[in-house]
Amino acid sequence: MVTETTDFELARFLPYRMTVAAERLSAGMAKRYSDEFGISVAEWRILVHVADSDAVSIREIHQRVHLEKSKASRAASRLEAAGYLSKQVNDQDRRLISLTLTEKGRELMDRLLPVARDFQARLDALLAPYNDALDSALEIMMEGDL
Amino acid sequence: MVTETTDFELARFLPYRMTVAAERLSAGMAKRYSDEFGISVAEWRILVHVADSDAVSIREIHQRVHLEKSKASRAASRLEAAGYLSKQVNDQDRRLISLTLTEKGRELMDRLLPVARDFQARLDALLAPYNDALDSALEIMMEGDL
DNA sequence: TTGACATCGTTGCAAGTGCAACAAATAGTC
DNA sequence: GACTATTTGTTGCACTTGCAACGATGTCAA
Repeated sequence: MVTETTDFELARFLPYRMTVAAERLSAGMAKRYSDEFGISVAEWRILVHVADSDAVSIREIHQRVHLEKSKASRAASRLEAAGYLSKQVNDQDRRLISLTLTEKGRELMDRLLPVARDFQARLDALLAPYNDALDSALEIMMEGDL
Repeated sequence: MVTETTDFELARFLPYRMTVAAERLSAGMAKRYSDEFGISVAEWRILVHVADSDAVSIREIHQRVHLEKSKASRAASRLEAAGYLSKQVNDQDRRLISLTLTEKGRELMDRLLPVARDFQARLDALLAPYNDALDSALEIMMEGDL
């Protein structure tokens, strides 16, 4: 019986390590706001994108922040229901939707963005010696030909 | 009206980048086998763990490969239903379950493990200049005090 | 032994997910 | 203009997920 040697270490398998690390970072971020504001990751991404380029369509979100379009659609609906976002049809192209922050949404971002910046600063400090290499590695993982 | 400056770039936010990169790596791996074998990430983790230390409990999987215990439980049930795994109660402690690879499961791993090793080798090559730094950074992200 | 407590794996439930199908709107071609 | 093809956002569906609750089993002290 010729069986594969089974000495494969999941702990050294990059897809695994990346997933675990990413989950930990997201949890670290969520911990800093989730109790206060009930925002999911998908909702957070939409909010950020709408915040700095208002009148955004679902399609744009889908393309720019790596969200399935149905996921983007439903997250946007939740945000609208919660009063953070306003949806209206685009007059130039009535297939499109314009997402805009409401006043309440703007207030939310006024409190959320500093938290995100602080967290990013904390990570930058923690990872200081490796930041450049990490940047390059991430670039390859996100864009490279795997 | 004093509004937060909204110049926050999601594309530079590490939790976001890590998540996207991790998803891409997992997709890259899945692409190399998913058509052939219908294995999910959770199932893959369990298989690897059972493969190199047989007679594993759900609790052990939960602790060692970062899976929710209900997720581990259900993934293990699926693997059992598919004939890759065998479940039996531990006689020393009848709360525990012993998961073991079936012959079919061993054959699956004989084909899956080389794929994983190849993929890891490809990633190592692609990331060669940054591997050490990436290792250190991942260590911090997974264990550090965020 | 008995009773209180802890641990393990499973399951009910509500919510979220991915995919394909869909209607509405637009673009392109003749 | 009329016809076809494409694009956009939503939704139906089956499946997955996370959490809490549960029964079964084990532990420990009195």
